[in-house]
Amino acid sequence: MRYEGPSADLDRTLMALADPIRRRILQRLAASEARVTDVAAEFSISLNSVSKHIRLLERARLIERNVSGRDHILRFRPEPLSEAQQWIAAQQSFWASRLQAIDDLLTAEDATSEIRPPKEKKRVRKA
Amino acid sequence: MRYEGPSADLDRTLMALADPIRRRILQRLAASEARVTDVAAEFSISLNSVSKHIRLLERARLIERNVSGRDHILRFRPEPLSEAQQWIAAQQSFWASRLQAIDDLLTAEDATSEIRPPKEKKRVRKA
DNA sequence: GCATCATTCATCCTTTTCGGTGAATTATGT
DNA sequence: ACATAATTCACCGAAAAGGATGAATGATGC
Repeated sequence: MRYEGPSADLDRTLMALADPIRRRILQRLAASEARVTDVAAEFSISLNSVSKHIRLLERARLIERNVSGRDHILRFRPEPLSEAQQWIAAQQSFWASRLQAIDDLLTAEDATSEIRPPKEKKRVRKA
Repeated sequence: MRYEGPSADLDRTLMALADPIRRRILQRLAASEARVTDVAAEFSISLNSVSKHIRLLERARLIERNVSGRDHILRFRPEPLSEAQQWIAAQQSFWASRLQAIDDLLTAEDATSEIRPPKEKKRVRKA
């Protein structure tokens, strides 16, 4: 029983991106649309295997399928990438803001200690 | 035998981010550093399980370990996130540039077809 | 010495992923 | 009718991931 977080979407997106072959398929489809058979041929894996990858990418809505006759035309959908990118950016900026907070704290300390700043007094070990 | 792409780093990063628990651990560590025991307690999973997650995150260099006495202080390292972000951005911009190219093409066509544009002549089916 | 933090190793379990095969099925193009 | 595109189903197998447990080890704090 795997814990399902609040955003199953992000889960599916990152799961789909985690596999190198799926990333290559995505890159291929970003260049131009293609049929399932084309993808299978270009990556020399069985049609059955491709179907599974396609299914995962489709579930993550990173691929759109357009049935045209007997061909299934696969198109790249970049939309879900935004959420992944935003999550990553959020962690980075969160971390950056923490650094800023620490910096502010130190600056404030420096400002307070205008009357003789006791440098090298951080991390005192048994003073 | 899994295919190892040209960037095993990106692989490890996205693999690490693919799991929701690891993402929560990362978020937690982005807020402030913590010990292994702390993480285990806060997410109520066994110390053994946490170790494995930490190992994966460490292998992806998303976490830095700093042994201080008997405590292992875990710190968030945002650096590897850049590569992941860049890959995603590349796909998005690649796709956007394709759209732009198509747009340019259509505009060029329109400009050329100033002398009577034969609309609906694409995808001719047995004329 | 003893408790604590953390790792590692050895198991075990279940589930998932990734790959394949083979056969059946549906729909379509020719 | 026949070939093609693609799916699905039923398998198989190997590997990895996630979780747990228990025991041992090492380093450290008290």
